[in-house]
Amino acid sequence: MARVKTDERIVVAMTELLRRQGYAATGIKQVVDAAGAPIGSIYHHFSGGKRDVAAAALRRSGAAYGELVGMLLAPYDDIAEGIEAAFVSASETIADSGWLNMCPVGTVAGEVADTEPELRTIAAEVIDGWVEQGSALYRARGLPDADAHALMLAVVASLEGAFILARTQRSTAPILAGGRAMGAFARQLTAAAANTRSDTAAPA
Amino acid sequence: MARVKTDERIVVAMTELLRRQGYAATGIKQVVDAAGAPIGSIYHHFSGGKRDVAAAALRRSGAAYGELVGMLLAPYDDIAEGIEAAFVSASETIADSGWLNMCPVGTVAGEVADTEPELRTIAAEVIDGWVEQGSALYRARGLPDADAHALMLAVVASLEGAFILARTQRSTAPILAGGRAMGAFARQLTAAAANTRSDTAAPA
DNA sequence: GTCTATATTTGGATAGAC
DNA sequence: GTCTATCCAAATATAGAC
Repeated sequence: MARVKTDERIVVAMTELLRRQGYAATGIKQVVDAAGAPIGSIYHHFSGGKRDVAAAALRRSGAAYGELVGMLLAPYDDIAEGIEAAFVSASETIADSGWLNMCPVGTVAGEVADTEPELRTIAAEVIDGWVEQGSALYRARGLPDADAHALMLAVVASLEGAFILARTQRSTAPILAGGRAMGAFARQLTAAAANTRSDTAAPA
Repeated sequence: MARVKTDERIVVAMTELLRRQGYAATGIKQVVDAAGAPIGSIYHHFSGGKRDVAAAALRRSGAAYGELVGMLLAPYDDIAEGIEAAFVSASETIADSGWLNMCPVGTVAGEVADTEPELRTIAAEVIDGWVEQGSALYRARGLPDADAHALMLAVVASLEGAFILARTQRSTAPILAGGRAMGAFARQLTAAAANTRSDTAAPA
């Protein structure tokens, strides 16, 4: 037994509790109970205590969702179609799960942005990673750098906000509306990029 | 002294602490200290304790922001312009405040959506109020009911998410990107509504 | 009704046996 | 290195004096 290492079980348990309850409401004892580990284990594996474990959980979730972003967007040549499909997929997942929070990063980020500098910084790095990854994909499909960046920033913000609204209202409508809006933005930007290209290719 | 009634001072103090720390991290003692009231006052004025005070704070904030939404959007005949201006205004406010959270509703909603049914319901009512108010304005400017609703839903979600990203990254970029995206969505919807009207007026 | 003192539980963290 | 027992501070809530 204990096929999975203790420190990893602790991080997984923390991740799970963070997305349901957030950082402040999650107790170290809850975490070790869920992980099936004694209290002392926390401080053996994570000398920084609760904050240290939460930091590891944020980074872990960040990496996992970074991969998901790539997998969801990559199959679509059309940027707007990819974004719309991603929002639809997210709305189905959250509804099927009974409106469970998908990812702790947004929730925890909102909670600790004014009070926990270290966790705020880590959340910022995680989000930056998503934005870099997504905007690279958009650049590869022809968007200028600044537009690609703005688009992915808007997509992440819209998704995080829509998750909160969806969980609060028990409705997929906010996510679907967000997807439509981001599709409109993507189409506006791709059209502008196409115009710029044809202008350059065949100027007046 | 004590010109303001005790129960109101308590609610104001709770509101302030909620937007900085969220619900779980905010203690009743912190609230009464900030309000200059003894502990007993809480349970005299709010028999439901901490949850009851937070509920009052959420409703109060909801009403205040509902008024703000109307004030920000009303001066603009063009829907997209009004939305873009509102996002720009929000980005300036949050930067000037030193990235302070503007409103507790989004933060608390994300935190308690899976754990505090009563507060979740109240947050849902507050958000519903905003969406109803905003979409009524959009309908008055010519958008069909469903589009007006989807637009305001997307705007609120985008704004809430952008606030989290802005506070986390210490940057107005997410809010400005969100504003551009919502402007694009609004223009798409207004153009579609205009086409429908001209089709009806002069059918093929 | 205002406020103080306190009951009770739980929080994070540590010491030290094994 | 794993785990138990415990520390101390802080949490919410209550009882009851004034």
